[in-house]
Amino acid sequence: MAKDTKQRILDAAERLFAERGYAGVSLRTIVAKAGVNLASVHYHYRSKEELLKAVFARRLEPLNRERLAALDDLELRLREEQTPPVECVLEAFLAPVFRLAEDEERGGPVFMRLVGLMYGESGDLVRMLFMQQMTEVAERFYRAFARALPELSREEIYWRLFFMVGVMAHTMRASDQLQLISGGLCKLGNAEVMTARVVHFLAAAMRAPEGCEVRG
Amino acid sequence: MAKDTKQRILDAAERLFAERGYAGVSLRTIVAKAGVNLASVHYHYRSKEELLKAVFARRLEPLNRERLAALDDLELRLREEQTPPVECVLEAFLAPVFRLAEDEERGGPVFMRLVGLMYGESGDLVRMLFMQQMTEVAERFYRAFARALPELSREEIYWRLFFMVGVMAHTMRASDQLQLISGGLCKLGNAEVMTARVVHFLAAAMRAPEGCEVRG
DNA sequence: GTCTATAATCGGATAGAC
DNA sequence: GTCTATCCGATTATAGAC
Repeated sequence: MAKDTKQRILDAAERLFAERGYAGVSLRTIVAKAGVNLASVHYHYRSKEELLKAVFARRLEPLNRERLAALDDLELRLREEQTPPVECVLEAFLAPVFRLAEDEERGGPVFMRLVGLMYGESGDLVRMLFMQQMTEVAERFYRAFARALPELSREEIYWRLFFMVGVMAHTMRASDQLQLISGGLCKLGNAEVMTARVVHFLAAAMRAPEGCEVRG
Repeated sequence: MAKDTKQRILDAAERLFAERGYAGVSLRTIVAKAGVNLASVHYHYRSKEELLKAVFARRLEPLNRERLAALDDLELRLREEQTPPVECVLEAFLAPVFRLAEDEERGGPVFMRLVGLMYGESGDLVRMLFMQQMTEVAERFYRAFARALPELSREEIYWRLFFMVGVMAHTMRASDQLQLISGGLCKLGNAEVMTARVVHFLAAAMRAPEGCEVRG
């Protein structure tokens, strides 16, 4: 009937970490929510830190596999010399996140905030964990964007990818706030709608010619 | 010689909150860094929570005053019917942040991470504190952007402002990470350089025509 | 206003019975 | 695998001397 202890802990921890951050949640809060015993956390995971790693790994690994698969897919559809539309590269990176975010089976909306949290948490633990998981993905997507935007310098591409991540992370973390601020006007859409909205916004920015300053 | 206790606490708290988040820092760590006694925190501020509020207020109030002043300034320079260049509105919002960020007297680089933290911290405390401080600013800037981009719908403007905040917050919080990832290629510039970079990127995105979806 | 001392609680982790 | 009971350090907060 009930899911097994190990998974109940993972689910509760994910929810709570997403809501309050790593340092903001105690193991005791987690086991209370999970309806399990305190000692079981140390039995199944070795420590609070290892539990956090498990929480991240469960979502991040399939997510990044999806991203890389989408990129493989895109690159297969292109001839050697063609430059991919930047929208497609953006979509390969962003669509898997939004799809996961609406998949209740695999974490649903909770996962959105967890991703946002990963970029936001200031502790070394989370930052290193994240860097580790993302290096391969970052490398592959850097090359894809460099190919899609051949007129941009290396430095400029890095900066723009960085800004892209900022938009994604903020959307993951706080788009419910926008709903409030806008008085309900802005609602979260499904994965397709959200992806299209963000891709459209970012594509225009990514395509901007380099280095022209405008004065009013 | 030494600054007074109250301020020493505030300075230390700001630094530590910026580095590790609210829950990640204990009062004992703060007083150790400040070189003051534990009890003095409770004397000068009533609790850890009140201390956090004081930390935010010290920076946020002048920051938002500067933003509104920059906007006033811009609007004075325009005739009634003119639409301001979106770059100028972006600059009014963003330049004060980057200027504060390089002003050692008023918090310096520490302040950057503190701002990023505000948007990132998931606890209700920080979020409510922030919403409270930002409502007037949000209202004023919404109107300015609506004027600068008259062809966009209300909903679209809200979304784009939201994405803009994401870029800003991420830059505040994590641009040191970019320096690492890029192998030192991307360095943090001074306020002018950073503002120009972000404004340039965002202006292109803000100006994108509404609702056209692109397929590859 | 600043200190010492301490209260009262909460934190992660573990031992050992079942 | 799961539980109770407990260790023990850290935490916020306060009382009361100076």
